[in-house]
Amino acid sequence: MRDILLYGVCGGVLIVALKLTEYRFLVLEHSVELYVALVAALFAGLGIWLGLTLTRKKPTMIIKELPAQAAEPLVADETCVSQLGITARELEILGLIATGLSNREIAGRLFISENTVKTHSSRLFDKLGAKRRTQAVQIGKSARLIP
Amino acid sequence: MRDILLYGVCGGVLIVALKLTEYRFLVLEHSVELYVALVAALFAGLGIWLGLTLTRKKPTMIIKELPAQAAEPLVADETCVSQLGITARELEILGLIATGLSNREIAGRLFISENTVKTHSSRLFDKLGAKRRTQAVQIGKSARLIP
DNA sequence: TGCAGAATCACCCAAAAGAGTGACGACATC
DNA sequence: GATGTCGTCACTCTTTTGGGTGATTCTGCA
Repeated sequence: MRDILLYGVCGGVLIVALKLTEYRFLVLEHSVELYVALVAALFAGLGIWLGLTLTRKKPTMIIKELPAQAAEPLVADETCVSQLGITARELEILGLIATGLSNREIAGRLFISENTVKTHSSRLFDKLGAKRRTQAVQIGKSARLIP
Repeated sequence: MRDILLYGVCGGVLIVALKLTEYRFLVLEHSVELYVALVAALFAGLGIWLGLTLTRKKPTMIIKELPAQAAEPLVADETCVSQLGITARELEILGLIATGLSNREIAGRLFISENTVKTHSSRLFDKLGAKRRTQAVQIGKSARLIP
């Protein structure tokens, strides 16, 4: 939600900037080449930033078949973890969620605040693309993040 | 879902900007502005493409479902089911809970009311001795009620 | 035929979970 | 020293979940 507003505001700002530079161009008679180059560089930078931002934590998922139970909870682990940018703390909390603990119980077990657990789980759900903790557990099991 | 809205907003902003410049071009006969807008859009696209391409070093995320599961989910099933008195409908709902669905989604899938799903899940949790649905899923998996 | 179990649904209420934002300190990195 | 990441915590707000009660309908079975 914040990102949408952010991008909308950025787009509006850029449009305004564009008109402003157009106005300046008409008034001050800058050279066309300089103006075009500025706009091109500006939008190129915008595009790069946009692309980087949009794809930073949302990698495209490709469903891939793996043969069978090789019983390796650490091999695909690090792959997926580095892929999605899941931290060790978030993975730890995912494991505790999978055992059926509530946020308060997790907080008591890890000696941290319940709000912290919520923050971790929120970011974890965002990275996993899950809306509920049960879904996060399901995705985590599918991705072999948790045994 | 958020990304879709994101791209929609960005695309809309770009289109609006483009049409604005086109309109001005048609009215005021300013071919420079159209040219600039085209260059801007072009470089924005180029920047997005660059950002996407340069960071696409690891695009595939592995999600797998174990296909070689020769185990039978019906042997220990009936034992525990008859033991705990879990009905078929409750077991069905347990399976849907384990996939990460919410009560509302389960209700929509089974064409029943959300209240009914809550009633079933409540009785199910009572029979399983679970306090949360994640715990119910964990217990159900341990008891081989669900694969 | 009546009865038990089941499935269904509604209502209220409290607790838990989740979204969003903002902030701070530690730590590594450039 | 600036920057970025991570872990931590707090706050408000909405949604979801779960408990509890009561009711209706539809079965299968005694």
